[in-house]
Amino acid sequence: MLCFPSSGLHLLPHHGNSHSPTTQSPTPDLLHNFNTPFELKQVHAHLIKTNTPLSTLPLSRAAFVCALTPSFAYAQKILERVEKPDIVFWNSCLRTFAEGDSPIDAILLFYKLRQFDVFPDNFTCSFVLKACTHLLDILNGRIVHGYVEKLGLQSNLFLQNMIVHLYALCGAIGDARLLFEKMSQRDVVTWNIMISQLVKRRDIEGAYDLFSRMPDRSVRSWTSMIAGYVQCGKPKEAIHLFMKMEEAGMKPNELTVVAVLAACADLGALDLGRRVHVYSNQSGFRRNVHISNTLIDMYLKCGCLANARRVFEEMEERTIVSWSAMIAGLAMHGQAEEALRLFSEMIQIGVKPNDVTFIGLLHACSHMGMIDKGREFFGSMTRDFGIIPRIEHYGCMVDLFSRAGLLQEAYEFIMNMPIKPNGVVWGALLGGCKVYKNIALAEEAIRHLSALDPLNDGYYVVLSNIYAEAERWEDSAKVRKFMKDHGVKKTPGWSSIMVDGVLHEFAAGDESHPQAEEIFQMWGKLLQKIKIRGYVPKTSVVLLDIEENEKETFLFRHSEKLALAFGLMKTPSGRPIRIMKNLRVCEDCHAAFKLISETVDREIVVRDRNRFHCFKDGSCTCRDYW
DNA sequence: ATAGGGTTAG
Repeated sequence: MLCFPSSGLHLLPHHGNSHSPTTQSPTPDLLHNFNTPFELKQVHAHLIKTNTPLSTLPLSRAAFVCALTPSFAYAQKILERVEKPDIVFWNSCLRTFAEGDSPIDAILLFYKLRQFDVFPDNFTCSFVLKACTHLLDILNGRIVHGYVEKLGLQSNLFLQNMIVHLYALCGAIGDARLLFEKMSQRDVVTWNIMISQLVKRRDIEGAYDLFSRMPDRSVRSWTSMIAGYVQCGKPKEAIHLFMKMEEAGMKPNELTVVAVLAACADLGALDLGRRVHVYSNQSGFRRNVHISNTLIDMYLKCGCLANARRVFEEMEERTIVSWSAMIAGLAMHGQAEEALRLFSEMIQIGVKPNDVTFIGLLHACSHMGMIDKGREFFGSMTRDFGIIPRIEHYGCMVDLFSRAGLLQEAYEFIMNMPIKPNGVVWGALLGGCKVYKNIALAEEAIRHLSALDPLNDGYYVVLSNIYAEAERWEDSAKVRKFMKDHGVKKTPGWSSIMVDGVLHEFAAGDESHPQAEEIFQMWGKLLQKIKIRGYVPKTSVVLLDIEENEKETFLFRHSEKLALAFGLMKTPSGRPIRIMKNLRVCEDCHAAFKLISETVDREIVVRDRNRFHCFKDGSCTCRDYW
C-alpha cells in the first residue's frame, strides 16, 4: 500500500561511503533537504561541530525522515529531544510538504501517521487534501474523503469545499455536483467553487444557473461569472453582468478588471475600456502586470495603437505576454517593421520568446509580404529557441506564401507538414487562390475543407467568388446549390459603430435603423463626392444573378458603408471613426473608404475579422495587401 | 493553523 517518493529518497545509509559522516560538511541544500537517516546524521554532526543549537534543525524534514524510517531510532530520538510531536506538529509538517514542490510527501506522511498512534483531525485532512489538489490525485483524494466521513468531519465546511473542489478539478464534475447537492450547508465559497469549475468546463449556462440561485454573491462570484462569459465568447453578456455588478454596489477587484477589459477588447468597446482603465488606476492597480497586459490588448483591439504603446512603455516590468501582445498588435495594424524591431529589442535584453510571440511575428510577415523574413523566423524558432511549431505556425506560413502568390510553394509546404493540416491551413491556401485566380488549386483546397470543416460557409463563398470572377456562372451557382443542399448558411455580415456610448449595428441591406432614410441620403452624398475622384463600383463582388443596377443597390447597402455614413452623420468632424466588422472588409468598400477618408478628411479605423484597416488621406495602412 | 479566479494566440 505504502510507496515511497521517487524523488531521490534512499532508505539505507550509504554503507559504501568510506568517509566518516563527521568529516564532511553538508552542503547548504542538504541542511534543509536531508532525506535519509544518514544525511540527518551528517547534518546533526555539522550542528554539533559548529555549536549550533539542535532547535535550528528543520523539524518537518526530521519528522519526514523519522516517519519514513521508524525502525531507525536515531531520527526519532532527535525529534524527542526537540519536542514532543503532537498533532499540531505533524500538521505543520504536512502543510510544509503539501505546499512545497513534492506534495506526494504529505500524502505519504499522512498514511504513516497511524503507525505513530497519531489520529488525524480536520487540519490534517485539509493539508492532505491540498496535496491531492496540487497533484490532481483523485484516488488518494477519495481515500481522504473516506477518512473525513469516518472521523465524523463531514459537517466541516472547509473540508467539504476542498473535496468538492478536488473532484471537480480532477474532472469528476458529477461527483462534485452530487456532493454539492447533498451538503447540509454551503457558503459563498462552495458556490464559487462550483461556478468557477463549471466555467472551466465551458458550461456557462450551468454556471449562471448556480449564480442566479446562490443566496449571497461575493466579488469573486461576479468576477468568475464575468470571466466565464468572456471565455465562452459572450463578451456582451460579460459587460452586461459587469454593469449589474456595479449597480449591486460591488467593488471590482484586479481580476474583475482583467475580465472586463478582455470583454472590451473582444467587443471593441473603447469607451468602457477607457473608463475601466481610469478606475483601475484610481484603485491602485497600476503595477499589476496582468492588468497592463490586458490593457495593451484592449487598446490594440480597439484600434488605439498609441494608447497601447503608452501602457507598454510605462510598465515597470514586462513579461513575455506584454511583448507578444504588442508584437501581435503591431502586426494587426500593418506595422510589420516596428513589430520586428520590437522583437529584436526584446531578444537583445534577454527576454525569451514563446510560441505565441512567433505567431504574432509570422502574422506581421504575412500581412506585409515579407517572405524571406517569415521563412527565417520559422526556422529560427526551433533552431534558436527550441519551440516546436504548432498548427497555427504552419497556418501562418501557408498564409505567408499564399498571399504572396507562391501557391505552389504553399501547397508543397502543406504536403510536407509533419502534422495534419486543419481548415485554417487549407483556408489560407484558398484565400491565395482567389487573389491569384488559381481555380484548380482552389478546388483541391475545397476538397479538403469540405471534409475538415464542412459547415464553415466562408470557404464555399470564396470558391463561388472565384468562379464568378472567372465568369463561370454555372459552377458558381453549383457551389451555392451545394451549400443550400447541405444546409450551409452564409454568415450574415454586420458592422457596428459606437456613438455616444450606444452601439449601433448594421446588417447588409439593413433598413431597420430608425434613421435609415438619412443614412441612405448621406451615402448618396458621399457617393457623388467619390465618383468625381474616380470611384467605380466594383459590382463583381455581388454574387447574385441580377441586373447591374440592382447589384449597385446591394453594393451600396453593405454594412460597413451604412456604419460609416451613420458615423459621419453623428460624430463631430475631425474625430476618428471606428467601425467593427464580423467578416473581412469587402473590396469595394475598401476602395470607397480610401477615397472617403480623403474627401471628408477623416481617419477611418475598421477592425475586420483579421486585422485593422486605417484609412487616412486616401490610403490604407494595409497598403492594399490583405 | 485549514477553502475559491487572471493576461498574449486560437
